[in-house]
Amino acid sequence: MTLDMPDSLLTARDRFDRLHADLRARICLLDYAPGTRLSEETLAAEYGVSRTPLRRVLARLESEGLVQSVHGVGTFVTDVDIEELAQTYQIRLELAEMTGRLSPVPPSPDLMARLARAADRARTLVTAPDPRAFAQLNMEVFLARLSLTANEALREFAERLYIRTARIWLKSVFSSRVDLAEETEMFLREIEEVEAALATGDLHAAALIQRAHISMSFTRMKTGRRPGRG
Amino acid sequence: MTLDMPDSLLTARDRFDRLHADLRARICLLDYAPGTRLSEETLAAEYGVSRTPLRRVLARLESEGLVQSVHGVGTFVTDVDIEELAQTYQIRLELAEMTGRLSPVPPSPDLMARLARAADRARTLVTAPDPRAFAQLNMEVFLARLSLTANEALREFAERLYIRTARIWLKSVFSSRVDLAEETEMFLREIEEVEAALATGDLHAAALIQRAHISMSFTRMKTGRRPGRG
DNA sequence: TAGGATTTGTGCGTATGTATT
DNA sequence: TAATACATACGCACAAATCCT
Repeated sequence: MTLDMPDSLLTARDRFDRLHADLRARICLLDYAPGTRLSEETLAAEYGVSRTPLRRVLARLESEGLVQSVHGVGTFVTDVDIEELAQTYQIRLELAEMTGRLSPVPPSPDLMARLARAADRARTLVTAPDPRAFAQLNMEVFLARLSLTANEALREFAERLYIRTARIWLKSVFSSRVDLAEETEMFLREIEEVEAALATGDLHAAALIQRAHISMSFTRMKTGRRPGRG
Repeated sequence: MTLDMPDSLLTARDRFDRLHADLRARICLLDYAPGTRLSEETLAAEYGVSRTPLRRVLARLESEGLVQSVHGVGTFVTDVDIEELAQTYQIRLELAEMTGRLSPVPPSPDLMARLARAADRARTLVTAPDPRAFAQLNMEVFLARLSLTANEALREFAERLYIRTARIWLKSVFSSRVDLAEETEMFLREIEEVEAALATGDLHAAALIQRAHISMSFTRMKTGRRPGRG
């Protein structure tokens, strides 16, 4: 999955990227729930590095809003309040649409293949729900779809906003606030619709589908699970 | 201007913010032109700290795209190519409009006062052009106007994008690609229009004015200075 | 090609801040 | 209130990488 090379061939930046991506995934997938304290010393020991490069990673995560360090107290995984969540989703709606309008890029065969594989995995998850596996699949698809715009700044911000709120959505799955089976089905339908739009070359339509699904996802999260289902 | 307290009362975060804001301003105002090497040791000595906290600031600036560090070589102020500049301006247009549409906040008396003072300074600059003073005024006004939206994520991204391209615009002033007097006049007119819009409570109009001026500014930069003027 | 000079990256001990007893 | 424990922040020495002679 990640870079598996002898450390002798890994540059400092590679090591940074690996640690950053790994810790970010752990936070986004709720391996570290909001409020959890991340021990610099423990993590450094686990990754086999000293505290110095690890602190650099934590500082980056702090600038991304995923953790917060307090001198003398500790470094804690942040939580997101409902107001900030709503604002972030509003922006994500706009950015999703912009993705199909500004500097659109035709889908590569690789992207189409990824989507097909993702659809397969989603079909499996519909029959055997798994919150963490679904969240990971969701993240992979989101990041892959960013290749549909050539606008670097747009990609960067869309990714940052997604990363910032993904775990909150996952939290509402674990708390049974939303129905995992329903979420998985909706996700599968979204992928299929996007595949169809991309197959016809309608990039703007693919973006609008994403926008619609982001909107619906947030609505389901706000409304909460309807009793009588599940 | 900046925090002038005995160091004993400054927290680590305060020192970080000070160094960050200071270095960022130097880069944005072209005190450090693109390509300039920033010596960790020299800067640490200048600010009276060790390399460690300074490196933390440089790492942040790198995540913001203002510098780039290469192991064994140095840390250099980045440049922005025309393609990335165009993409960034496109996003800025959209964000400017969104500022007036999503979570708008009525202008505080403090903001109105700042705009009035800025207009005064702009009138002075029209008669006595000064690129650096104008760039600084422009940045102050931009950052102040961010208080017109309560959407934290929107503020953050708008600021990041502005910071990323401000120096490129200033560079085209220094290279006489655009006419400083004309830019100053346009800026003054923008402030006056925004003041009028805000006075009537029309926040969306104020945002659209900004969007229009961002667009015109980029057009002037692309087109270049018309011969026969100045 | 080799070696020295210079730069960023890393490891570790210590200072500083916070919470608890 | 003071002291102890433990966390992050800092300073410094050294390793690793690059460039130039």
